[in-house]
Amino acid sequence: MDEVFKALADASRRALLDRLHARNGQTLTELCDGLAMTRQAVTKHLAILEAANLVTTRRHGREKLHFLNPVPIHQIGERWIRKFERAKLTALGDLKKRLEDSDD
Amino acid sequence: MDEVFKALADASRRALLDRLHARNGQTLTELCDGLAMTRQAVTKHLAILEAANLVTTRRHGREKLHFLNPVPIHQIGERWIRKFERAKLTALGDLKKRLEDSDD
DNA sequence: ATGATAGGCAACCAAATGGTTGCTTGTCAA
DNA sequence: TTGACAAGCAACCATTTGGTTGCCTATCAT
Repeated sequence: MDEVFKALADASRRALLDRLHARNGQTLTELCDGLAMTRQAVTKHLAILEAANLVTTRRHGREKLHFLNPVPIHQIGERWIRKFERAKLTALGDLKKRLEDSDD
Repeated sequence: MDEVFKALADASRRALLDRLHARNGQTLTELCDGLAMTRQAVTKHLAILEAANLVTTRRHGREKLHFLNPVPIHQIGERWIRKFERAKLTALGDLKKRLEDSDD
């Protein structure tokens, strides 16, 4: 879980996920295209995404195809974000109470 | 948005959010209690959470009370995670296709 | 008033991070 | 078979990050 959060922390990596989301199964050089980064930098980012299981790869000849794996993202939503959703209504209550208390 | 992702990338900070989720409005020293970190380290983490708008504070005498703000977390869920949710079903289709293609 | 308590400020440090350059390996096509 | 193209490896670099220590300030209670 921690690896996923860390992987998502970088804007370049989120952009890569976006690209794969737009078109799945891209090769490394395709993913590099138009980015202000060397290929090696992208390689490193993809390695981190792969380690976090957010991206899976498959060799096809000399090309390496990259596929988005949305499962960990989904799990973050389910296991982590949902927990705080529940707090939202009670937090509103807290805010109300805080505002009421502020005249003391 | 980037600040929120970065703030959530650290396990200590997520633990702090958990603590506030369990009991809202804690003081700095309360939040430090039982953690293997100096108070100053916690201060820094809280500053980052506050900059990301995940935590709001309120002075009460010499104490500083910390409140969880679940809104940015909610937004991550809505604006970011949901987008990839939609990809899930099509991704399953892709996987199926990939498995079929693997005998070439 | 004065000590204890809650927090703030700033300098410093080691390790992790995001990036580079240069070179090598593997695979396709002519 | 020999370029050209896709990707991998490794060393290096600057900056950021997560943490520390030491000291200062503000507020409460006696």
